[in-house]
Amino acid sequence: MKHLKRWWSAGGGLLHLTLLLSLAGLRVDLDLYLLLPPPTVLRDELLLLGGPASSAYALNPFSASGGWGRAGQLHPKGRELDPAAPPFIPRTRVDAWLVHSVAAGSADEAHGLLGAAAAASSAGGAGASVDGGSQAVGPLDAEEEEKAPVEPTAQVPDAGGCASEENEVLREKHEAVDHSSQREENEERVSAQKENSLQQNNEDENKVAEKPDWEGEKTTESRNERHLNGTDTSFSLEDLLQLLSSQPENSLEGISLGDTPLPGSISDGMNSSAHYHVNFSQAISQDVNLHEAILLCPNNTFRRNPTRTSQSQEPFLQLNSHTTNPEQTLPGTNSTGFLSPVNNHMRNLTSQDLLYDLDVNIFDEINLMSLATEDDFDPIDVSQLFDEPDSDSGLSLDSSHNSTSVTKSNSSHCVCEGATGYCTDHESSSHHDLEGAVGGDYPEPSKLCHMDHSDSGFHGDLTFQHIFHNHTYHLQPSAPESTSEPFSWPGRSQKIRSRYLEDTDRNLSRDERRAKALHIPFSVDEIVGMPVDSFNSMLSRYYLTDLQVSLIRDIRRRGKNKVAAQNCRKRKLDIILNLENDVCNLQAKKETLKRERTQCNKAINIMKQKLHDLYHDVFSRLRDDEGRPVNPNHYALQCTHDGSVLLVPKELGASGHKKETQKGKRK
DNA sequence: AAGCGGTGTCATAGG
DNA sequence: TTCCTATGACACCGC
Repeated sequence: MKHLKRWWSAGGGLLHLTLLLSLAGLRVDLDLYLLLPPPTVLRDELLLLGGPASSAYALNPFSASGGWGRAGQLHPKGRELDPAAPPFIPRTRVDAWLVHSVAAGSADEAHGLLGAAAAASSAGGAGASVDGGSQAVGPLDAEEEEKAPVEPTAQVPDAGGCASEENEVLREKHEAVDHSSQREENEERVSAQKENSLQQNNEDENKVAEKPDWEGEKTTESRNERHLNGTDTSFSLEDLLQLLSSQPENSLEGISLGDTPLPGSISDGMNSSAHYHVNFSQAISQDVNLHEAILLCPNNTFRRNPTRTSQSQEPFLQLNSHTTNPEQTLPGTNSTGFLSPVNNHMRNLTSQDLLYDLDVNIFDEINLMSLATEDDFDPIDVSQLFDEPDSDSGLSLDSSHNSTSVTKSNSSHCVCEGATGYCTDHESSSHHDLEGAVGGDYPEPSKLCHMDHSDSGFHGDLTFQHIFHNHTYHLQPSAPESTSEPFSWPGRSQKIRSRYLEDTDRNLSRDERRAKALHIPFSVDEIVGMPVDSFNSMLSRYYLTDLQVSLIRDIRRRGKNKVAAQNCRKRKLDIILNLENDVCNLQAKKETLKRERTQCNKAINIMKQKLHDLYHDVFSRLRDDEGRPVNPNHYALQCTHDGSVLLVPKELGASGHKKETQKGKRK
């Protein structure tokens, strides 16, 4: 079992995926899925995928908050982590990486990746765990890159009796490392590295022999605990037997099925370098659409209206059911007893049922996620809460909580290690999601997908659910930064933590709390902000209960109305302000007009006065027939059309014609 | 404690 | 008919 465990340490992830795909039995039948890529591989993949870790964020078809973007954030000091640190890694993500590697590269290249991953996986015992890889931040410096392939061997514990096989294993590792390096450097350098690695292989092996057995055993056992206990198994015993029987090269010698059949058998098979090659080449040759399988499968699961045929749909569902359920199993769960019913159950399920179960479990998962964020993160508590296996130790998506997992992994409870990472990751991802929605950015619904789903009664990949849909509910900007919080919790009292969580909830709006309560897989911003077409397609694509749909529509209506009310009030205020401005302008205009009128009146009065003066001046000069001054009270002056002026008696004003004649005579 | 302003929500009308 | 927007009215909250 040491041998097997060490193998598991070196490349156990590979084994797991093999079974996974075989169980799914479907389009993807490769053995390389479960390989845990080393940080270098992840980084290489990031580069291959087109850019830095930050850009890789967009490459992740599943995650908006974690996933591959995190994968590139390898912790530079990852290898210095506690050897007991479990390789927490989102297995699906690892799968995707490997799938990508196989699909994109040649067999040798993929082989190199695989080997490099195995080598780094063994190095993971010293901290370069997959968890560290996924979390790891920043690119490794050149020196670390160089070291990475070498160190693993130093971490390989003494097998104590498998020297020959171990030689092959180590050689495979180093060769794989060289292949990995090939992609970055020229061939000459690679060949030189090969020689060096081979030389160092012997040295390392000597070191390995000197290594205390417990050091390697601790790491490997801690990992095996999860897998062997059913926390990370993706198949039933029955499937395992079928798989093994179908592959004669997979020897079961020395493996106690009753003990740890799963990784053991597979590890055994993988222990052979020949088998290693064979499997991988087969995987490559059979890798029809691994990439597509990974990338497109989500469309078949969580979408209500998948474009793919049901034929391809059902297998994937089965695959998911196999992958997630056991994966969520907490340590100590009897994988055999629990998986078999699952398989039987799954076989009897139709795609629709599976979808329904998926729906139920998705939100159960989210529920668990909520619990993870709201409650204590002690995995034991989680297990007690749900009273069923539910620990995906591989769901280490958020690198930001590396410290947490490290801290907890320092504990001697290897059983808790896996769950610790799980919980931490849940918390982290949850917090991250909570933050993620603050900006209001929502991923394109078409990009939202769900990889895994669990059988009813089992909470599946909560983290994936959160990641894929970014269904988070934004916090107030004033809320404490959740990114930093998870780091602090281990050292704080639970009261403070619960208070923080309460504050977090309190900062959520009513609809956000409602959505959270109903596990709406979308953020309020998404629901409210997305266009009508996207909204409708989202509702049709995702399998939501009527209650959820109703709530989503209400949220959208209220959100729209809220915005409308805000706009309305803003508009009203603008109108009021404009009216006030109008009032001011009108008042000013009124004052101006008043002044103008006053001036006009003054001018008029002046004119009147002048006219009056002129009038009297004219009369003072007028004389009647007798030479006496004309009385202005009895006579008036009239202007004719031709400009002449007539003196008209006021009494006879009506008969102006006579007076006009008379006056004309006088002049 | 009352008043006031801001905000969310509902009901309703209209486009 | 459905959806969206605008808006009055009301309730709630904080100051």
